[in-house]
Formats: sequence, structure tokens, C-alpha cells
Amino acid sequence: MTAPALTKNQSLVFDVLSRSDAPLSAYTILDKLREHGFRAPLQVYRALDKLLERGMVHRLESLNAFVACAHQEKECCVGHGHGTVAFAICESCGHVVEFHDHAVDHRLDDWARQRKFKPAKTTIEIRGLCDACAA
Amino acid sequence: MTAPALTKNQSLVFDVLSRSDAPLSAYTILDKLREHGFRAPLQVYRALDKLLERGMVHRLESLNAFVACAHQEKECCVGHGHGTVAFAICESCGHVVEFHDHAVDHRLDDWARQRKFKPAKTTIEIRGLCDACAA
DNA sequence: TCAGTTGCGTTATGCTATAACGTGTGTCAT
DNA sequence: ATGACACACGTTATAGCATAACGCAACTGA
Repeated sequence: MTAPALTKNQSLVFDVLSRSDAPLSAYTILDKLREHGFRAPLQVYRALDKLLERGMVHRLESLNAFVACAHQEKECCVGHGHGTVAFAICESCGHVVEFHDHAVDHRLDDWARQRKFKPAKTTIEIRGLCDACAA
Repeated sequence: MTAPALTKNQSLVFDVLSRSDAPLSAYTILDKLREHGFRAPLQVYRALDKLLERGMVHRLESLNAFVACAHQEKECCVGHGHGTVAFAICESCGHVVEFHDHAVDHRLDDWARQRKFKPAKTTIEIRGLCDACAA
């Protein structure tokens, strides 16, 4: 029932993302893992694919970058029980806040249902300035 | 008061996007405009930048592609009076529906206000299957 | 034992976007 | 008019993001 353990590459990539306080591009991850034997982008992308499947990592479409899921409580990442994830991205300090909003989810679901559109994945990203950077 | 006329390159790019029934990448636009003298990606990107500024074109972050704004009534594109734009993107036929939802806008605004986050640009993209393709 | 699946490593390639340079043209205050 | 400025344009080169296609190794389950 429980998901199989992470492979070595998957763990390495996930650790790098978890330790980072800002999103990382695949190539940045690659550079951070060269000393662990990574040589090629595909090693990173393949690990990311699996981590994305599990919901342990999110992709920020507007940045072409990746973050570890903020819900580090195990239940969340294993049984990705929440709906759509939204992100607030500070364009100054790079910090990202992940959040969920049921009202927004519900509203978009309604829209889709009315149009008979079948959602597969929804992206919500707010770019702007965080409190600290708005000065 | 009224915005200056489009330049030749801007018009060419906008026309290509307007005529397309699916999003186009910058390089696809470039290919379609080679016979009009376009030679380099920058010619396309520079035109797109201006069109994006005016709200006449939208960028789909999850596709790295561009669409003409669906509100072709002039008032909309000149005085971009609406709030955040959302998109439903069919992954089968490529068709994109643009829509606005005040409730969603308002909800995200509330979230930002509470966090003292200053939104600059918000991306909402639903990828899935349209009614026709869900079969 | 053999077929199927999954992960891995490597090389090569393709797609997306911008940097940095110089040119021409218009505006407008002097 | 002239010089300063802004802006669009064209070109070459380069940076940054992502995947195709090959082959090998390990595991799993008939």
C-alpha cells in the first residue's frame, strides 16, 4: 500500500530541494549534485518526474523551477489529500509560500463542471512582493 | 491618451496569434513570419513584450506559449479593465478558453492582503480535457 | 529461465529566452 | 538646425530549460 522507498537519485534531489529556501531549477540541482556523481540533466529530470508524481515536489511553471512540498507531514505527501496547490512567489527575495484555498478550488471546479471540462492539473501562481520586500 | 499604433512587427505577430485557434510558441510564430522577413527570435520576443504590456496577448506559463486576448472588443484590450485572467487548456486538442472569475480574484486578493503580499501578476491555468475531447 | 518493468548513465539534440552590439528614425527643447 | 534622448529594429552569439535514443543492470513474477 505504501509507496516504494525513494531511490538514491530521488533522495538526493529531494534533499537538495528540501534544504533550499527558494525554488531551484533542474540545472541548479544538477550543479549541487555533481559531487555526488550527477553528470547529466536527465538524472535530475527523471528523479523530479517521480517526485512530482508522488506530490513530494511541485513545479513552478512561471519560473521553470521546483520546490519541495511544504506539507512535510508525511500524510500529506503520501496521500496527496489536498486539492490544488497555490503559490505566492516573491520576485525580490525568491521566497515561495505554498497554500491551499478550498473556495478557489471549488469555484474553479464549478467553472469546469459547467463547461464539462475535465481538469487534470491546475496551476495557480501569484508573483509579487512579500511583506518584507515591499518596504 | 490612446495607445500608439502597433509597429509593423507587432502587428504581424498579433495577426498570427489572432488567426491561430491554439497557443503558439515564439519559435512557431517566427517560422510563420519568415516569409515576412523575420530572421531572429528577438524580433518575435520584442513584439510579444509590447503586446503583453498592452494586454493584447497572454502568455501561458505552463506551455511556454502565447495567445491573443480573447476579449477582442477594443475597450478590453486598451483599458485592461478586468482582473486576473484564467485559462482552461485542453491537452488533447490544444484549444484554450480564457475566462475571468471575480470570486476567485477576490479570494486570492484576500489571501494576499492578509499576508501583506503585493501581487504583481497572477497565473491561473487549468489543464485537462475539453468536453469534445473527453469522449 | 525468460519476459517485463524500472532505474540508471551517456551522448546528442532540440526548444525557449536573452545579452550585447550597432543602426536608423522620430521628437523636442534649446 | 542641432544635439540629446527614446524607441524600434536587425544581427550574432550565448545562456538556460528539457527530452530523444541508445544500452546496461537489477528486480519481479510467471
